[in-house]
Amino acid sequence: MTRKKIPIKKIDNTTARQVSFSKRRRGLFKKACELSILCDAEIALMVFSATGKFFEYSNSSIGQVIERRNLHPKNLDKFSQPSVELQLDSAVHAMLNKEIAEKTRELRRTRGEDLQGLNMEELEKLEKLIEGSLCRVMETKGEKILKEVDALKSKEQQLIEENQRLTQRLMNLSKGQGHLLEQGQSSDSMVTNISSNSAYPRQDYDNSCSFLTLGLPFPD
Amino acid sequence: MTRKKIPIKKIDNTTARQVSFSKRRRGLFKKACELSILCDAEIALMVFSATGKFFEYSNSSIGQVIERRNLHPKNLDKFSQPSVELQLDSAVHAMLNKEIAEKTRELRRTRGEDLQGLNMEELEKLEKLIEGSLCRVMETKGEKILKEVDALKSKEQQLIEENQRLTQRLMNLSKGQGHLLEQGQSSDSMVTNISSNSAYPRQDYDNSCSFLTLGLPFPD
DNA sequence: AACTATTTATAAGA
DNA sequence: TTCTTATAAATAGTT
Repeated sequence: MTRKKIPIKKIDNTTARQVSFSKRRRGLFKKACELSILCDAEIALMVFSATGKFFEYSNSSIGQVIERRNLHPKNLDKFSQPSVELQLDSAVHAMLNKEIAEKTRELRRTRGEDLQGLNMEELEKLEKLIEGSLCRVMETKGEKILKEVDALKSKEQQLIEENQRLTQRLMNLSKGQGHLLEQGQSSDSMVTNISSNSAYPRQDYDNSCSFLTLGLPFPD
Repeated sequence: MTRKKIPIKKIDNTTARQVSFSKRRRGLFKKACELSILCDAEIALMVFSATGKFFEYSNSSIGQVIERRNLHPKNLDKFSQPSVELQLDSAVHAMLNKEIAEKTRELRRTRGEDLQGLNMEELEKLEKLIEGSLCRVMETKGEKILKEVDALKSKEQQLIEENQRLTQRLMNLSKGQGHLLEQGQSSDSMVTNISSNSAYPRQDYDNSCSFLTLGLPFPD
C-alpha cells in the first residue's frame, strides 16, 4: 500500500511475501491492541504463517476468549447434540445469558453509559436513582467516620485514665523516695510520652479503632 | 489517526467509543483478511465488544485454528478447552451463575446497598464512581434539553416564515379584492390562528422536534 | 452514513 | 533484518 498499490492476492515472490508477513503481522497486532484499549473490547488473535510459525495476541487470555466464545448464544448450537438434555441446557444457557445481558445493560446505565436511548422521563428517573445511591454511600461513610471518631474518643479516655493511674503511682513513689523525681519529667509531658510510646502497640482495651489498628488515614 | 491524533487509552465518550469500535473493527478484520490472502497465513480473530457483542473472522474456521493452536508445541495443552463434552455444561452453568452473582452484587453496591463490608477507601472509590455516573446522566439530560430547545426554535422560525408567506398571500389577495378583508381579522391576530391551527398537524418541513411530535413534556 | 484533513501503515529500495 | 521514504489506507472529528 505504498510505493505502489498491490493487488490483494497471494504475493508470488517468497522473500517479499515473508517480509510483508512480518510487517503486516506487526501492524495487525498493533491495531488489535489499540482496539482493545480504545474501545474496551476483549480480543483474541491467532496467526499461523505459511511456514507454520504461530503468533497470538490477546488482551485477556486466548483460553478465556475461546471459552467466552463457546458460551456465547450465537455459538451454543455448534456444541450441542440434539439430545433432550442438551436442548434443556441450551434453554438454561439462553436464559442465563439473557439475564447477564440485562444486568450488564442495567449496570452500564447506572454508571451513566449508553444513555442515548433514554427519553427525558427515563433520564430523570435514572438521575433520582443515582442520587439516592450517592446519598446512601455518603451516609454509610458518615456513619463509619462517626463510629471511628467515637472509638478514638473512648480510646483517648482510656489513655487519659491510664495516665492518671500511672501519674498517681509515680506521685506515691516520689512521696516515699523524693529524690527520684529530680531526674524525671513533669506529669504534663509524661502524658504525651506515655500515650505515644505505649498506647499503639498495646491491645488490652479493645481493637475497634480501625484507624489505629488498620493504619487507615484519618479523614480530612 | 486523522483530524486529530488520539491517545491510546479508553475513549471516554460512549458514542465516540462505539463509533470508533465499529470503524476499527472493520479495519482490523480487513487487515486480517488481507494478511491471510497476501501471505497465505491462517488466521482466527475473535472480538467481544464492551457491550458483549461477538464478532469473529477466520479464513479457514475458528475451530480449526483453535485446534491447530492446541496441537502447537508452544501450547503444551496448558488448559485448552475441554472438548465438547458434558462436563462442559455444568462448568458453563457454574460460570454463568457466577457472572450473574457478580453483576448482581456490583449492581447493588452501585445502588448504594450492601455497603457494610466496605472500608473507607472502597467507600470513597464507590462515591467517586457514582458521582461520575450522576455527572454523565445530568450531562446527557442537559444536551437533550438543548437539542430540543434548538429544535423548537427552528420550528418556531419555520412557523414564522410560513406565517409571513400566508400573510403576504392574503395581502396580495386583498389588493385584488379589497372587500374581502372587511369581514376578516387583522393580520396580527391571523398569525396566531394560523400557527395553532395549521402548523402542528403538518409535517412538510421536518419532524426533528420531538417535543411536538412525540408529545414529550417541556422541561421546567 | 458520508466527508475530509490528518495520521498511520506499508511496498519498494537501500 | 532494519531504515528510509513515497504513497496508499485508515480513521477522528464533523456534517
